[in-house]
Amino acid sequence: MGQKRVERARRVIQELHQMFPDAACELRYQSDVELMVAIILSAQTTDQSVNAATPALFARYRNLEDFAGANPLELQEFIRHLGLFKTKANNIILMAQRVLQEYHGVFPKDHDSLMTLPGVGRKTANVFLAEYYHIPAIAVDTHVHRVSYRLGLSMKTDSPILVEAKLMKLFPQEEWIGMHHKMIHFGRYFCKAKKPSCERCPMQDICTTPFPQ
DNA sequence: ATCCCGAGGG
DNA sequence: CCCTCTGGAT
Repeated sequence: MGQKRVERARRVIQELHQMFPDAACELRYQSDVELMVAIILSAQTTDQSVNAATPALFARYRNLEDFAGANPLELQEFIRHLGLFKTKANNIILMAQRVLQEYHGVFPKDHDSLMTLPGVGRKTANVFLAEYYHIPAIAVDTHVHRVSYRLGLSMKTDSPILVEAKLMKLFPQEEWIGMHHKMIHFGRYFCKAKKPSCERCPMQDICTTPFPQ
């Protein structure tokens, strides 16, 4: 039974490599601060919306010092249409202040330190570690969570951290970062929450929740 | 468990 | 109208 999940995992790796050979982070950024801000902004919204807002935002605030000294009300206007804008604005400012004061302007390279930053939880920390420092990690967001249980790699009721642990056991470490992005793409364009494109899916035979379930 | 919260799709 | 979108803090 544990063996069966390992076989599923191998199959998922094989199929997703075929489907999305070039899957990568779609957030646009040019520095560590810009990446962290973009990830914080991406909560409960699409990366497309984030990328629409960040050019003006990054032109106005160019580094950690600018974000740390930002006026909350002014920053809010740049991100208002992303939702959760008050929380995100405050978290970005507090995050920048903490990185400057406690880490001398250098983002830490471990989850525990990153997760002490305002607005940075496990998912955000993992995305940052994987994308900026290329440290193997699997960020479990809404897409990864849904795709994992539909493909039988985890349970629907599993917490994000449990799904993360299961996927780390099922996937070889060198696949972690790539599979994270491929599962995101699969969830976004095929295995969608509402109206999944099961007809186009090459993994119907291992799916635990075929449409319309 | 609940709140924060706007935009887009069905 | 309701659900979903790369969540986190209380």
